Amino acid sequence: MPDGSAPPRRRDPEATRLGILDSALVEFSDNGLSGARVDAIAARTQTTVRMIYYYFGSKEELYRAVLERAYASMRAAEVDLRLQDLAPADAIRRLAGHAFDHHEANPRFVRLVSIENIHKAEHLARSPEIEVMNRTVLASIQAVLDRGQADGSFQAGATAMEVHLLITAFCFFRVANRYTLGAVFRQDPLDPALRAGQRAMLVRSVLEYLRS
Amino acid sequence: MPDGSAPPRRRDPEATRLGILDSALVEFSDNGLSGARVDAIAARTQTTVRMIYYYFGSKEELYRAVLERAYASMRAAEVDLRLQDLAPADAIRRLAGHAFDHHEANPRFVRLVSIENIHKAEHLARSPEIEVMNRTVLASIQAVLDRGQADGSFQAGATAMEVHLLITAFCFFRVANRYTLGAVFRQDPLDPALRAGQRAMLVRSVLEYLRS
DNA sequence: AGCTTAATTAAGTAAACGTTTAATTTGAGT
DNA sequence: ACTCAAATTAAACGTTTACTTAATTAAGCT
Repeated sequence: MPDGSAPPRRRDPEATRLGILDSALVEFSDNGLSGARVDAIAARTQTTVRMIYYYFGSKEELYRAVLERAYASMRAAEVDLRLQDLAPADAIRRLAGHAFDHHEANPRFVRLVSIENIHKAEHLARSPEIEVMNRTVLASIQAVLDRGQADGSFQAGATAMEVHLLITAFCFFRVANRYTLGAVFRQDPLDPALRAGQRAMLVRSVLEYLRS
Repeated sequence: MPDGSAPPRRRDPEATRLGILDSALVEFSDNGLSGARVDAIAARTQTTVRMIYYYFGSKEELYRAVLERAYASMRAAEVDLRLQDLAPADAIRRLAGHAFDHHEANPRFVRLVSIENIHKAEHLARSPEIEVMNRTVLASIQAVLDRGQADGSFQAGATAMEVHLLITAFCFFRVANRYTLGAVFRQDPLDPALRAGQRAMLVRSVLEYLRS
């Protein structure tokens, strides 16, 4: 029995590496880059600080690796929306609905992006792969807009980046600013009771804008 | 000549205090709470570290004071929009347009709020005054919605918090996420050439949603 | 079996950093 | 002029923290 599912090995470099990445995602997204502690990352995944430097070289490079991995897994879920099979309005509905759900389901990604903006995206700038991944989003939005303008269901003039901003802003904001909003308005914006109303508002406002 | 405008005094507690607050706003909004350095704050306003502790007690209390001041000055600009003098649709136009401009003009406030969300708004929670200030925003939106529903220009069913979210999300996001967006799409979302289009899109999407 | 290198452990180092101790100076009231 | 508290200066203190040095162990290869 050659046993593909790992028995308790004393050495497993890949598992160690991934364990560090998992632990680092939690630590960085909870505390930010400067707030994160290398000791805490090592402790959480039951390895030693030395291993972090063995595999990643420095705290900042580890942070960059975490950021890359988070972007990659976020975009991976976006590939098979099959927007081309839907009528333009339905494609926008699916696109916006998916963005809404996916941001809510991945608050650590959202926090990481907020953190990276505090650092003026200087680590993202050193990850050329990320840029490639994200640009495809604009292309698929543009294709939907073109189809919608061709069949008359959308106005002319909206750019793909504008529409992406309009959709993503709302999805991102309600997750990223959950706590200040909750403190100020004494109401958690992610309260399940508010979810359907917010989701419908997003979809409707985008569609009505494109139609107008 | 009793001289109200301060001559170069050797002692000026109020100026020292305000200088620390100004310097701390820059340091905290640039680097976050854990990234900010007490030494750097003192150096920028030409005082000593001891003064920070003399007036504010700790780094965290200073941060809280900076946050309070930023919220206060942000909301102060919102009082005299005179929405009640405008037709409902025009009131929304002015409200959204003002939010758009004001967020763009105050990136440090936006960054500070992002930072505070990383800390789960635990400092905001200790500033009861802030909550009071912000709740008035909802009331003024609600008044506009009520008038719009009464005269038939708006649909029924939208809540003030939803509308506030829809407007603020876009205004906040394009400033807060300026750097990651710029890196990913190779286009600064605050590029002046894009401004008019984005501003019009925000206003239009909100209005069309309320009308639909 | 033995060699070699990759992986892991344990303990340390030097600098950064928030905070404090303590001494000094300025100015307002008397 | 003197007093006293408030404001300011200067220098440390002790801890935290990112990162290293160095020794040890496990596993793949021949």
